[in-house]
Amino acid sequence: MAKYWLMKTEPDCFSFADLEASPGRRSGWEGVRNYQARNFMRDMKVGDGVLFYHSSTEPPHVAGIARVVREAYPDPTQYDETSQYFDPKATPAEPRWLHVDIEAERALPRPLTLTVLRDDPALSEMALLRKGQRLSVLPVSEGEWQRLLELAGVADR
DNA sequence: GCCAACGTTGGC
DNA sequence: GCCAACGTTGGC
Repeated sequence: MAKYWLMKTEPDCFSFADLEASPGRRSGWEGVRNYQARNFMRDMKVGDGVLFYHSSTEPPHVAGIARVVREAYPDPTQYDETSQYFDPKATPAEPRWLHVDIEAERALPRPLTLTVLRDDPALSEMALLRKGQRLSVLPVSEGEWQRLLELAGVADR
């Protein structure tokens, strides 16, 4: 019973195309520094579906679909003093931050813009659309996942 | 443990 | 660039 998630990124920083261009079309989802988002990642299982969302771009949109290919493990950037994600309070003995690996499945033929999602009554309960919801990792219900694929004109698997 | 100040996110 | 809606920090 796969679950579904939405993960946000600024495309200038790491885009869906960057994921597709990564070795094996895979990458670690580094840099999450929010406990709630971290806890969601801890709940992810291999095979879970991921909506890859581009934020802080015009227009904001879901760009593609990915899958979880490795479950949560410590994010190495927390120990790296040269990284923008460095956390002086984290140690390998007591890591604070986790990440998962995801693999690009497919780019959406047409990006699904935030406006389109907002305007769809079937998606009115989406965590992404809740006011003030700024988490970079959010759960997506099965119904929402199916509806999104339908809107994107993509069959599930 | 409270809460004010501050920083960040992210749509607009 | 603005600003609402958070989360985090740190003094007390």
